[in-house]
Amino acid sequence: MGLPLRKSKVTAPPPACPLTECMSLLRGAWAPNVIWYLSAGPRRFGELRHDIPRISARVLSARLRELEAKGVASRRVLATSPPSAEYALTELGHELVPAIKAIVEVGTRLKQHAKTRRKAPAK
Amino acid sequence: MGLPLRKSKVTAPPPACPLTECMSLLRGAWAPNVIWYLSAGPRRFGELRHDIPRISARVLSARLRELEAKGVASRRVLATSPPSAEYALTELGHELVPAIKAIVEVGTRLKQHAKTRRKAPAK
DNA sequence: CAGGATCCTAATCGATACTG
DNA sequence: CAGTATCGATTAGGATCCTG
Repeated sequence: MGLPLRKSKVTAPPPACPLTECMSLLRGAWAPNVIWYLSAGPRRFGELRHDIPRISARVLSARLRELEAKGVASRRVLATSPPSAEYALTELGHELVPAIKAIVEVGTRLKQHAKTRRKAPAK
Repeated sequence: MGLPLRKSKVTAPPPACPLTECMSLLRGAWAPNVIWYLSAGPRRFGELRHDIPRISARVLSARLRELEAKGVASRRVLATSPPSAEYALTELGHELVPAIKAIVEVGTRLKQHAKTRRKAPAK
């Protein structure tokens, strides 16, 4: 007989896994980028497209609408000609930035670490 | 003529968008969950399957192999009968936990905020 | 310029069956 | 128990065209 299952010591997420649900506000490969480029201040649709060259208009639009619906970002239509739209992070949206920064930080060190490890295999 | 494009004030990620690359270590819907449940200590394959009921063995296996390849998690085969495998976060892997926690925190408040907003539309 | 509509590709995931 | 293999469903994403 094998080992008995250990109970999880983690505060279990009972109601339909809120962890998964919460993490979904960074859904897709582009949401973090959008939040990142909005973190320095309001930005227009075209500017974001320029900031993130490989994103398509369709996906950028979709992510922005999602972020807006979730309360992470806000949309403001400017009465200019031609019309433009300006997006900004909400207060809560701004609080995501440090978390993203932390993940990027770890990711960066992880890459450096990978090289070091080839010479010093076991730590 | 429309507004001139503003230059991004964000430290631009020049080398092939490291932000996207780094965020990819939380790839998929399940990586955060796996990291989360490993954060309390080493855990076996079957235990993780039990922790995250809706994950399939195929995906759990794939995510674990990815996390291991990236240096976020480590794998240890136990000489038991039947054989078992134990996974654990590496030091750098542990550093992802606060970030995930922060995101979940914001996500939780975002949900509460959504309800409040229905009564007090403009803040 | 903003962004919706359509079509298509690629990645992810779940279920099931099977191996060591 | 710890996986791998295969299949089919779902979904993010890109490209292009088109409208206000």
